[in-house]
Amino acid sequence: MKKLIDTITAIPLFYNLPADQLNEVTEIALEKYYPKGQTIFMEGDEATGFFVIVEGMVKVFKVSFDGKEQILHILGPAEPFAEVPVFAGLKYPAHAEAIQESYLLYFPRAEFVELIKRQPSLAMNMLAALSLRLRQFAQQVEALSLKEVPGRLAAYLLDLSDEQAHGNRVSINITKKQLAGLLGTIPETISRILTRMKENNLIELKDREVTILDRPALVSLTTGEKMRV
Amino acid sequence: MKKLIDTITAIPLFYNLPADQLNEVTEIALEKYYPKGQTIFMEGDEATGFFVIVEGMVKVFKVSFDGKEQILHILGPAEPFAEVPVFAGLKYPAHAEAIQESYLLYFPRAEFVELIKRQPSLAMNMLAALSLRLRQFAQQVEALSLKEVPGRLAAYLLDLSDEQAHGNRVSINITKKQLAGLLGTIPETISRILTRMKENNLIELKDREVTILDRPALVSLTTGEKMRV
DNA sequence: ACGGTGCCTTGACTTAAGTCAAGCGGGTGA
DNA sequence: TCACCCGCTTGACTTAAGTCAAGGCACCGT
Repeated sequence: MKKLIDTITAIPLFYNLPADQLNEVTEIALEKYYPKGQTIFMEGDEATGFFVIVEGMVKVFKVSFDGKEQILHILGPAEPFAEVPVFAGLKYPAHAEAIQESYLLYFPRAEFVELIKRQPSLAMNMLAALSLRLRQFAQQVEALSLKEVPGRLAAYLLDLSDEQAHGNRVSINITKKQLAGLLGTIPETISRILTRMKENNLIELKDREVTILDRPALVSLTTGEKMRV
Repeated sequence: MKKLIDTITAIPLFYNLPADQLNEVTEIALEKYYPKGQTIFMEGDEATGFFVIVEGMVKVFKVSFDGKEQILHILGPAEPFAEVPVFAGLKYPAHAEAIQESYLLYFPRAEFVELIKRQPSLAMNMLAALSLRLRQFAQQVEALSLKEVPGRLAAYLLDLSDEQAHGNRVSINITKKQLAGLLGTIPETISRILTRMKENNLIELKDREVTILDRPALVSLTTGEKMRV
């Protein structure tokens, strides 16, 4: 494993910090391990700090009365989560679970707040991180309310394609159930719509490997066009 | 009109600031006026600052390809909006329009960022404000995805009831169209569901005045119970 | 090797909520 | 004053997506 300070230096939240401040950040960080499937916290739990992912993958989600999950974020390495209760409300607003074996850093609230008060760059980085997340939420609300499932799925595939930058090949690295939870639907619907996209020659599909065949058609789905058939 | 400094002192975003900092805040603020119905900014516009409402009411919203609106927030006096592009992205992520005649304060980005870098209390207040909004978004996503319209409407009425603190009398101070936009549905559906709530003796209804008759039943709607008939 | 479990797909059916259309009443500007 | 628009309601109909059920496949540990 890399030195803790190197890991921390590579986290966007800690970019542009002077060396002494990076050291302070490193000093308050605790390393934590969660096997796949383990709960990290539950909605309503008293929050005493927040997390940054070093390695692994975490889902943050809400659960309905009858057990359906809506995933708010899926997070990977270098991404922070559960910052909200550090600054407002004191309780976790959602559940979090490791969906892969994960190594996290944990930053205790009180110490971190002290740091942030003394270090404007850190405050600005945190403001930027929260702002980015607000933007994502605004998009998620828009998608859930104004787009149909094919549109949301197309948007997801196009995002992945940007992110992965493997041309038109995209690999969905989560289960269909998780994808459904993220897009506000159910696995059956995901399945059916991917099949329809394949039949309409918008994509090629082989397990979790997708090849985008007709990017303009996918884009027009995201903007509200209906899929024929 | 009250002195600007008094107005600013009463805004939560500026609580706990030393007097000299309040003065600095006051110095960079610009007063703006928007008649009812006027656009404040459009999604994608270059953002040069953010706003706080002094008087009036503003909706922040997204629009679908076919013109349907999803309202992200409805904001009233002392509430800030459009902080996101101050810290990330530089463009407004949604549209904003005055839905009542409104007096706003405008804070130019560059000056405000300078202030915040020098003043930890201001940074902490802003972090708290963004965190609060993230919480609200998480709830909105949850509602849109996991609750049916009766549940969302019941939650809205119960929230209003807390907010207004007039016992069981609640007055809906926006149009049904706006309410529909906020809850991710359409006016017809709002109308029908309010009627069903009335028929089931959950509420009394007279124009925009609602009396809550069966609070437990409304609460159980918010947690997923179905409304009979 | 085998039983179980999780992941995924497909089909038949149901349902919540959207669309379209009509109509009413109040307020406003020409 | 009248015509128009807006906000709201109600009815008939459509539709996207959810539910329920069955079956296949691959991987796991016993």
